[in-house]
Amino acid sequence: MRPRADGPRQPPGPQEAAAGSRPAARADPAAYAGAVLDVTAMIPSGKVLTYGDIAELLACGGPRQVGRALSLATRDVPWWRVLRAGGRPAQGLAREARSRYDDEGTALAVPADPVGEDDYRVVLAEARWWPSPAQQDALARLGASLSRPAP
DNA sequence: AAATAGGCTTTAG
DNA sequence: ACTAAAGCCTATT
Repeated sequence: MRPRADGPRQPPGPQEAAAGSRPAARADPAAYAGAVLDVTAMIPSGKVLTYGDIAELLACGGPRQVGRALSLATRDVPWWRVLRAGGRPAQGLAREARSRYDDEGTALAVPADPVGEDDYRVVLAEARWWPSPAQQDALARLGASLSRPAP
Protein backbone atom coordinates (compact mmCIF):
# COMPACT_ATOMS: atom_id res chain seq x y z
CA MET A 1 0.00 0.00 0.00
CA ARG A 2 1.16 3.48 -0.59
CA PRO A 3 2.15 5.25 2.58
CA ARG A 4 0.63 8.69 2.75
CA ALA A 5 3.29 10.91 1.22
CA ASP A 6 4.07 12.81 4.36
CA GLY A 7 2.53 13.85 7.58
CA PRO A 8 3.05 12.96 11.19
CA ARG A 9 0.10 10.68 11.39
CA GLN A 10 0.14 7.73 13.67
CA PRO A 11 1.85 4.61 12.31
CA PRO A 12 -0.41 2.67 9.99
CA GLY A 13 -2.00 -0.43 11.34
CA PRO A 14 -1.69 -3.78 9.59
CA GLN A 15 -4.73 -3.60 7.34
CA GLU A 16 -6.04 -0.25 8.32
CA ALA A 17 -6.34 0.95 4.78
CA ALA A 18 -9.13 -1.25 3.49
CA ALA A 19 -11.96 1.20 3.66
CA GLY A 20 -13.41 1.08 7.08
CA SER A 21 -11.82 -1.70 9.03
CA ARG A 22 -12.14 0.20 12.25
CA PRO A 23 -14.32 -1.15 15.02
CA ALA A 24 -17.86 0.08 14.94
CA ALA A 25 -18.23 3.24 16.94
CA ARG A 26 -21.99 3.68 16.79
CA ALA A 27 -22.04 7.38 17.42
CA ASP A 28 -25.10 9.52 17.73
CA PRO A 29 -25.79 10.55 14.12
CA ALA A 30 -26.43 14.18 14.95
CA ALA A 31 -23.26 14.39 17.02
CA TYR A 32 -21.30 12.69 14.30
CA ALA A 33 -22.58 15.08 11.68
CA GLY A 34 -21.73 17.98 13.93
CA ALA A 35 -18.21 16.69 14.41
CA VAL A 36 -17.75 16.31 10.67
CA LEU A 37 -18.88 19.87 10.14
CA ASP A 38 -16.56 21.06 12.87
CA VAL A 39 -13.60 19.41 11.23
CA THR A 40 -14.58 20.81 7.87
CA ALA A 41 -14.81 24.30 9.30
CA MET A 42 -11.31 23.84 10.69
CA ILE A 43 -9.65 23.37 7.32
CA PRO A 44 -7.66 26.48 6.44
CA SER A 45 -8.26 28.35 3.24
CA GLY A 46 -6.30 26.88 0.35
CA LYS A 47 -6.06 23.50 2.03
CA VAL A 48 -8.19 20.38 1.67
CA LEU A 49 -8.97 17.04 3.27
CA THR A 50 -10.47 13.88 1.87
CA TYR A 51 -13.60 12.22 3.17
CA GLY A 52 -11.49 9.35 4.36
CA ASP A 53 -9.12 11.66 6.18
CA ILE A 54 -11.93 13.07 8.25
CA ALA A 55 -13.18 9.61 9.10
CA GLU A 56 -9.67 8.66 10.15
CA LEU A 57 -9.15 11.78 12.21
CA LEU A 58 -12.33 11.12 14.10
CA ALA A 59 -11.61 7.38 14.13
CA CYS A 60 -15.30 7.00 13.67
CA GLY A 61 -17.48 5.97 10.77
CA GLY A 62 -16.25 5.78 7.20
CA PRO A 63 -15.72 8.03 4.20
CA ARG A 64 -19.26 7.58 3.01
CA GLN A 65 -20.63 8.68 6.35
CA VAL A 66 -18.65 11.84 6.08
CA GLY A 67 -20.05 12.43 2.62
CA ARG A 68 -23.55 11.84 3.84
CA ALA A 69 -23.14 14.20 6.76
CA LEU A 70 -21.92 16.91 4.43
CA SER A 71 -24.66 16.33 1.90
CA LEU A 72 -27.29 16.74 4.59
CA ALA A 73 -25.61 19.72 6.18
CA THR A 74 -27.28 23.07 5.96
CA ARG A 75 -24.66 24.72 8.07
CA ASP A 76 -22.30 27.21 6.59
CA VAL A 77 -19.25 25.04 6.04
CA PRO A 78 -16.53 25.12 3.37
CA TRP A 79 -17.67 21.88 1.76
CA TRP A 80 -15.40 22.43 -1.21
CA ARG A 81 -12.39 21.73 0.99
CA VAL A 82 -13.45 18.10 1.33
CA LEU A 83 -12.61 15.90 -1.64
CA ARG A 84 -12.55 12.32 -2.72
CA ALA A 85 -9.29 10.45 -2.38
CA GLY A 86 -8.53 11.02 -6.06
CA GLY A 87 -8.44 14.78 -5.59
CA ARG A 88 -11.76 15.54 -7.25
CA PRO A 89 -14.80 16.97 -5.53
CA ALA A 90 -18.09 15.17 -5.55
CA GLN A 91 -19.75 14.83 -8.92
CA GLY A 92 -21.79 17.88 -9.80
CA LEU A 93 -19.95 20.15 -7.42
CA ALA A 94 -16.72 20.40 -9.37
CA ARG A 95 -17.73 23.46 -11.31
CA GLU A 96 -18.90 25.47 -8.34
CA ALA A 97 -15.95 24.36 -6.25
CA ARG A 98 -13.45 25.50 -8.83
CA SER A 99 -14.08 29.18 -8.36
CA ARG A 100 -13.39 28.70 -4.68
CA TYR A 101 -10.08 27.05 -5.45
CA ASP A 102 -9.13 29.87 -7.74
CA ASP A 103 -10.01 32.28 -4.98
CA GLU A 104 -8.02 30.45 -2.35
CA GLY A 105 -5.09 29.58 -4.54
CA THR A 106 -5.53 25.85 -4.09
CA ALA A 107 -3.14 23.83 -6.23
CA LEU A 108 -4.99 22.42 -9.23
CA ALA A 109 -3.91 20.04 -11.97
CA VAL A 110 -5.70 20.62 -15.24
CA PRO A 111 -5.12 18.34 -18.23
CA ALA A 112 -3.76 19.80 -21.42
CA ASP A 113 -7.07 19.42 -23.17
CA PRO A 114 -9.75 19.59 -20.51
CA VAL A 115 -13.11 18.08 -21.40
CA GLY A 116 -15.04 20.68 -19.44
CA GLU A 117 -14.95 23.08 -16.54
CA ASP A 118 -15.09 20.17 -14.15
CA ASP A 119 -12.13 18.36 -15.65
CA TYR A 120 -9.43 19.04 -13.11
CA ARG A 121 -7.97 17.68 -9.93
CA VAL A 122 -6.70 19.17 -6.73
CA VAL A 123 -3.07 18.27 -6.13
CA LEU A 124 -3.36 16.55 -2.79
CA ALA A 125 0.39 16.37 -2.32
CA GLU A 126 0.36 20.17 -2.24
CA ALA A 127 -2.98 21.17 -0.88
CA ARG A 128 -3.65 18.48 1.63
CA TRP A 129 -3.97 19.78 5.15
CA TRP A 130 -2.79 17.93 8.16
CA PRO A 131 -3.57 19.29 11.61
CA SER A 132 -0.90 20.04 14.16
CA PRO A 133 -0.36 17.44 16.87
CA ALA A 134 -2.46 19.53 19.22
CA GLN A 135 -5.27 19.67 16.68
CA GLN A 136 -4.92 15.97 16.00
CA ASP A 137 -5.34 15.34 19.67
CA ALA A 138 -8.37 17.59 19.86
CA LEU A 139 -9.94 15.79 16.93
CA ALA A 140 -9.14 12.41 18.40
CA ARG A 141 -10.82 13.46 21.62
CA LEU A 142 -13.79 14.71 19.66
CA GLY A 143 -14.04 11.39 17.88
CA ALA A 144 -13.68 9.47 21.11
CA SER A 145 -16.42 11.49 22.74
CA LEU A 146 -18.70 10.51 19.89
CA SER A 147 -18.56 6.82 20.58
CA ARG A 148 -19.18 7.39 24.24
CA PRO A 149 -22.90 7.43 25.00
CA ALA A 150 -23.87 10.79 26.35
CA PRO A 151 -24.45 10.78 30.09
C1' DA B 1 0.17 8.25 -16.44
C1' DA B 2 -4.87 7.90 -16.60
C1' DA B 3 -9.33 5.66 -16.89
C1' DT B 4 -12.27 1.55 -15.84
C1' DA B 5 -14.26 -2.45 -13.22
C1' DG B 6 -14.99 -4.96 -9.34
C1' DG B 7 -15.20 -5.73 -4.42
C1' DC B 8 -15.74 -3.93 0.21
C1' DT B 9 -16.87 -1.25 4.96
C1' DT B 10 -19.99 1.65 7.74
C1' DT B 11 -24.32 3.82 8.93
C1' DA B 12 -29.23 5.28 7.92
C1' DG B 13 -33.91 4.43 6.33
C1' DA C 1 -33.38 -7.93 5.72
C1' DC C 2 -32.14 -5.05 2.00
C1' DT C 3 -30.77 -0.84 -0.36
C1' DA C 4 -28.51 3.56 -0.90
C1' DA C 5 -24.79 6.94 0.08
C1' DA C 6 -20.90 13.95 -2.12
C1' DG C 7 -16.14 6.78 -0.79
C1' DC C 8 -11.82 3.78 -0.90
C1' DC C 9 -8.81 0.24 -2.52
C1' DT C 10 -6.69 -2.98 -5.79
C1' DA C 11 -6.16 -4.89 -10.12
C1' DT C 12 -6.51 -4.31 -14.89
C1' DT C 13 -6.61 -2.17 -19.11
